[in-house]
Amino acid sequence: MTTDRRSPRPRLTDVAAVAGVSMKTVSNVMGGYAPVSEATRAKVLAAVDQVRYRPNLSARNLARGRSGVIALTVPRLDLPYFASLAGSVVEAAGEHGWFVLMHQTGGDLDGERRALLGDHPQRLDGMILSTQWLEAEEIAARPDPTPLVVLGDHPVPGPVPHVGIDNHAAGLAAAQHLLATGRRRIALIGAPSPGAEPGRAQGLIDGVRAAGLPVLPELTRPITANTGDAGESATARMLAEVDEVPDALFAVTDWVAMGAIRALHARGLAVPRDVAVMGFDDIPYARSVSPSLTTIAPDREAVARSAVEALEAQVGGVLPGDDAGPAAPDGEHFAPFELVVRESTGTGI
Amino acid sequence: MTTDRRSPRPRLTDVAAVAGVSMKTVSNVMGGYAPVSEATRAKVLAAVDQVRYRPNLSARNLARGRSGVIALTVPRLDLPYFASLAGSVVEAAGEHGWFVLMHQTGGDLDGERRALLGDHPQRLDGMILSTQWLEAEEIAARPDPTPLVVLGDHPVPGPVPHVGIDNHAAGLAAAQHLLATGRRRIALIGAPSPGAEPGRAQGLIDGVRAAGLPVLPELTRPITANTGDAGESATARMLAEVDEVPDALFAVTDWVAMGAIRALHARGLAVPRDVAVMGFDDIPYARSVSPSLTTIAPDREAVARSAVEALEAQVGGVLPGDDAGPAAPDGEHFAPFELVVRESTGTGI
DNA sequence: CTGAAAGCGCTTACAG
DNA sequence: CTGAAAGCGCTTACAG
Repeated sequence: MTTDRRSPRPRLTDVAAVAGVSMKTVSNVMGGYAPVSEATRAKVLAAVDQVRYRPNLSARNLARGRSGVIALTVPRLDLPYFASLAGSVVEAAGEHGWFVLMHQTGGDLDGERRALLGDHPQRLDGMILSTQWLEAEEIAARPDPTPLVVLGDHPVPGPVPHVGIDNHAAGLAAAQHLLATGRRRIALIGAPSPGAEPGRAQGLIDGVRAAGLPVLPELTRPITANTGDAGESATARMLAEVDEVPDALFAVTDWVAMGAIRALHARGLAVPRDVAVMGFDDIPYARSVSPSLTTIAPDREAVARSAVEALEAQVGGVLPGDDAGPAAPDGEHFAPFELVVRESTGTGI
Repeated sequence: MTTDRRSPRPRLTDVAAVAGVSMKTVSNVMGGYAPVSEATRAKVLAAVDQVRYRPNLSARNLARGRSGVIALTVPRLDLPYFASLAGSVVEAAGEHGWFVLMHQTGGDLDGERRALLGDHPQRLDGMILSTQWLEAEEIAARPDPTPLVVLGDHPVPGPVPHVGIDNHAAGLAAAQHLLATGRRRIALIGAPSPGAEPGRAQGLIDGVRAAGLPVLPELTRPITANTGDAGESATARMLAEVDEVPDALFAVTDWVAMGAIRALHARGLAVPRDVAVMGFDDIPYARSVSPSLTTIAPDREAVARSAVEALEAQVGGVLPGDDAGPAAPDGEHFAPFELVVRESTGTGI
């Protein structure tokens, strides 16, 4: 029983012949939405099994007038947060019959702009764009009519749906955790940019203020990129310039927190004894570094699912049964998050 | 100047009409390999630009008899090594006209086996399978005729091409580095499995022995998974059982090294003062942890390029000009690597 | 439900 | 090079 590499793949007509039904019936069973009786359905599925039929997606997509491909754009695929998000998007998209074309922006405005203008070499059914720098106006004004969903930390008011977690609420939760463990001088690495919507950094600030405590400007540092290097140098600069060292530090990402810890260690400060440190994202390494990182864990699968659903809503019903047509994009979608407490904010050491 | 979302996309015939040539000529310019005069070529490209034409890949693939899709299987996409490898594969595949369908095995034998048997919901032009556990015999005996390339740390003798770095040579380089910095009692977390081909762990052992030094069995520990947790517990167990602490530790991955450092710290040992630590992979966090990690950096882009080329060689010429036909798979492909020295093996602290 | 057929937008022999 | 046409394997109105 050898398998000939060159043997032609079974087609829909082969299945129809074996099952003794019409092509249309097979097509309906395979994915169309016309009602098929249970008996016929079973007969067709048995025939599919027998000849080992798999639909040719190129033909299906050609006939349906869609490409079957969406693009997913992230800053970099070697950032675990975006990598695992990409994994979840690939899964969620697959359940809607989509392949995912991966793109990387490099993490700067220029790369995001290029992705938005999307000079893709092929036609896309939609795009999911993870952005840190693009403004809502620029997103709204794009010339390309391809259905779009935006992911990222800041809400994007306007016609384009946005999926994210409630960063302000997460920042509040971080503040409450640090305050609950007795910390009072809280530093913030990755300050909110002026004029930005309230995000995780603003949430932290509001949470500290709500407890009647000040947020000292000299403990609040912006960074240019969410990398370990940027976190390390911003923290080192802060430590060099401040009179009294903070007793807690909130970094806007885990990677930034890892850099901050390097700077604290270089100054001879122990974590968490002298300074409690919190990150954000719950990357897989958060539990492996020394000390392990307390962090906020966004529900990546929920983000991915919402994003694909928001895209599907714009594309409109693909199947005959979905006769609702393209729905209006509907703004803001929030996914859940969780506070994960580990050693870096512990009181034990 | 509004863009109608519903306006029909330009087709090949539209380009042909504008350029005043035949469909076939346009097709040849777009990707066929029949010779076209420079003047005609320029006329066609101008027309493509004018009507903003993009080929419909579903139609092209249907006509060419390929799906335009290859599958890439990795343990997990949130492991930065595999994530950045995936990014490189996506790029390299794109240059050959392929989309990449991402799969994750979860990192166990069962997941790899399922990927190998490949019950994919669609037809694939090829598969790139990153494996840690599958044996060469099982890979060679697969029933599925889809062209396959295997990635991973152990060579796979047999008909299926394998791409990787020379792990044994990398292990030798690691040993030489540790010995050159004066270390003599070298521990190994992630021992070679019995009967396995010589890999990075065996390379380290051979390098130490070549210097006339013993490799102590009690300093050589296997682990069940290349995670931080596994590295931490294996290292902790070793430290608890050994009479004299090692002065260096080689971990088979950076993540394992991060766990090992946690265990060393828990025992009050300083890195690198008391114990030098080396990892493997050069994940982005290797430079952000404290202390930053000395490691081996495989050339991921070279791995990705070789893998896609090895796949292309099996699929055979897609374009009319490539009339060589499917080439015989040709075994082992090695990509370069680099030793990156950072703080964790430094002598400065 | 069936059957026969048009159409999706390409590629590619074929005759000129 | 051109022109006219078949074919890739689906989906889907159309008449029954």
